Amino acid sequence: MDREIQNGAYSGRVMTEEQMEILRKQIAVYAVICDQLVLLHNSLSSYHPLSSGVRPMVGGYFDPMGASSSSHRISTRHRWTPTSTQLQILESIYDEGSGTPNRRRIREIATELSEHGQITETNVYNWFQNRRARSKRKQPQTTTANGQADDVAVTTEERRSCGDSGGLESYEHILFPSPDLGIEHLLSIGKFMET
Amino acid sequence: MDREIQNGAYSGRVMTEEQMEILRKQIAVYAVICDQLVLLHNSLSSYHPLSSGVRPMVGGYFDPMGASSSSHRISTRHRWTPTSTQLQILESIYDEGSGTPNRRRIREIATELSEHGQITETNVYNWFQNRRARSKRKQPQTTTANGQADDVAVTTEERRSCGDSGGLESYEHILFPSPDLGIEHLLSIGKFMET
DNA sequence: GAATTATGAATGAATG
DNA sequence: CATTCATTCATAATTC
Repeated sequence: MDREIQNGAYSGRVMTEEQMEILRKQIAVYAVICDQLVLLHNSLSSYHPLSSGVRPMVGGYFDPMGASSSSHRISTRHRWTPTSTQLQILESIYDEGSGTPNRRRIREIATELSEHGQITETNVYNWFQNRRARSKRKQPQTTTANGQADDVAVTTEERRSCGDSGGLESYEHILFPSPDLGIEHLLSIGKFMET
Repeated sequence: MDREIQNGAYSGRVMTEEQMEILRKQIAVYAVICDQLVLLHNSLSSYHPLSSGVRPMVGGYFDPMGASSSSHRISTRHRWTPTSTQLQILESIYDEGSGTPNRRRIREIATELSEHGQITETNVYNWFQNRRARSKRKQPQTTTANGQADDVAVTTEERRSCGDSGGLESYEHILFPSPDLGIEHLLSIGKFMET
């Protein structure tokens, strides 16, 4: 039950670049969504323009590019990709058979690998997760020599009482909205913003 | 193509607490605005045959099996996926700080959420479990200072925005939309609000 | 440079 | 509650 302070050396309350990246994305995404929705609405119903207070400071306060505010470009770096050195080390550690690295071990590895390129503990964690899952999936295929085999699995899922609930329902709220909503509701958001 | 490796991990580029606060607000605001815009749009355009005149989901999202597996995949999506509305509600409940919901509370929540899509109590239970565990992992929370300050400092509902980050990844395909905006865009938006 | 593959990341559920 | 597993999604990398 020991609580580890991970790398607790960051001074005070600041964000890492990674965190900034996430926030940047979120803001940009929301801005774009709002923009698109406004345009869509206007194009479908030639009626009151909604664009009044809807799109505040997209590039205003926090413009990482410093470039044109009309461009929604954000974020150049997305997904971590291990350098070859990092990969080698990871593979060798994995081959050591030390099973699942615990939190402390993860931290060690991350620290070591950070010598060879940018990396976070989460990256390491994910890498091992994926590595394990993948190697597990590859193995059972070799043993199935009998023609029957086909694809297996799928059996364990039936029990859940969820039923279907596919991805389609995500459109539900779009296609079948609740009817009672007025423009004033939207406008009231505006002042929530200025607090 | 060479990519430089910036070993100097957190060199520069950090945000002050104040700036974080602003960003949080922005994100929260955008979240609300988007939601309201969707609802508003739908209520205003409910006479438009949105779902009939135009071929929906041409926006490309809903093709999980098109290119990958040409075989069966009778589907029955196995795992529950919260709708955007459900997610928002869950998040807001989570943010209320009412710690671990007991059985009764879970039941209430499940009932409420079932208005917005298929859901079971188990789903709700799992969601809270995961939410708690992952927010703990995601926010290393410096723990630098003495005792207080940290956790109680953040006052209101904007705290939620930091932990999320999840489904908002795939924004790129709508960053530069074609001038003639169609329903496809809205649908594709719905996609990653849901994911 | 579009299509395909490989893989990092997110997350619902299971296990202890 | 802490970890782990299984599945899926998005995208970097690769192929044609």
